Amino acid sequence: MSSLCINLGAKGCQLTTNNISQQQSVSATPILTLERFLPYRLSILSNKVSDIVAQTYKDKFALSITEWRIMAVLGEYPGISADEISIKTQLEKSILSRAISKLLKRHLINRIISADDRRRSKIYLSETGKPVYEEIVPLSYNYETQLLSCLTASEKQIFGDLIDRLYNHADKLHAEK
Amino acid sequence: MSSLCINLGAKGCQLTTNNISQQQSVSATPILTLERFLPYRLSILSNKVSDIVAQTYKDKFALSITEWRIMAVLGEYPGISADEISIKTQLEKSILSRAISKLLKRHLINRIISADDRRRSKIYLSETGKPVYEEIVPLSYNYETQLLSCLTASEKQIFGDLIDRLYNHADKLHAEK
DNA sequence: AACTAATAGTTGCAATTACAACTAAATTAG
DNA sequence: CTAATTTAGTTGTAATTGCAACTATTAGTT
Repeated sequence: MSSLCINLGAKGCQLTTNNISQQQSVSATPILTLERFLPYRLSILSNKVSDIVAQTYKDKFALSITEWRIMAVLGEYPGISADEISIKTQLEKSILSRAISKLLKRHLINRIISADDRRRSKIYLSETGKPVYEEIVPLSYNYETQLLSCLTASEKQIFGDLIDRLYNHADKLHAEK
Repeated sequence: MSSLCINLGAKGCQLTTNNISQQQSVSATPILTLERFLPYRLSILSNKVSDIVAQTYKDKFALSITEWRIMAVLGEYPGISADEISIKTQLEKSILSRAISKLLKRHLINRIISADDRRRSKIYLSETGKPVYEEIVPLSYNYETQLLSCLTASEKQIFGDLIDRLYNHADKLHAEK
């Protein structure tokens, strides 16, 4: 959101106009170069990308990322339950519950209680919600295409693969503990 | 934080035990496959990685990601100002201000007003903070190494390059508007 | 059937966040 | 030198988050 410059492994954009910022080790411990630290770089990139996409539908439809993700899943899987949405979007169930309430209030989605399991409900994009969905989808794809236009086809492929592998590996690491 | 399974382009982990979740297009608009949408995948990976790292120092030192990032920058650039920290960490200045207060209260950092510019201050890891920093740095590097151990040396290189390129490209796209 | 455990979803609450308004000091312009 | 502008940092406040406690329903056990 802020337009701050950041040294993401960067040439240029140095801050060394005074002698305060000179990098210097505090001790025998190797210093941690935050700007080279992968979890940090990932988070910075991800935030920037998300913020830009979010702007697209925040301005036009007053939808948050959370709300948009719910609608995206509903476009993909109409009639899904809140619980299934939570699995697909990685959203915490209380956050999801409140976001769903909000979307219901705005009549962008409909909800009916499942006949076979009355704890569950089936959620759908409403007649109001569908056109919103249909307008945002191409915008999103368009942004993704633009973003990825700086990579070749094979680089795109590789980047996607590496993300998947890292995700699965992180998942395993986490489970081990 | 949650241990939910997610289909990140995944084999296995399907949700199709009932007929609700079958993917079906709602209209002529192409559906947006969230699980293949790059901004989404980046965000999921980034959150998972950050959460795992965060656990490391949350359990042991009760530090949040924000607080840890500040300390990381201070280990790298002792005597830096809050403003410079904000540029390096991408943290909003109000968040930074409150996090710094908290770290001061816990005596993990020191602050002295800059002689030449009395709006600015110089911030340092304190004698209490340094050992904390020195204990966390290897933990962080260790996690990063473990995480990246599923990639070959050249894949690591490529992944890092692609992140940088995407970041710079996203930055340009954003500025254009 | 009766009791226990698990699941779907909601709500309360404390902590965190984001934005704007503010104070104070330094810089620039006339 | 004085007034206007910019910059560093703090604080108020409303909205959002994350966790735990809760209700309601279903599934599993004996």
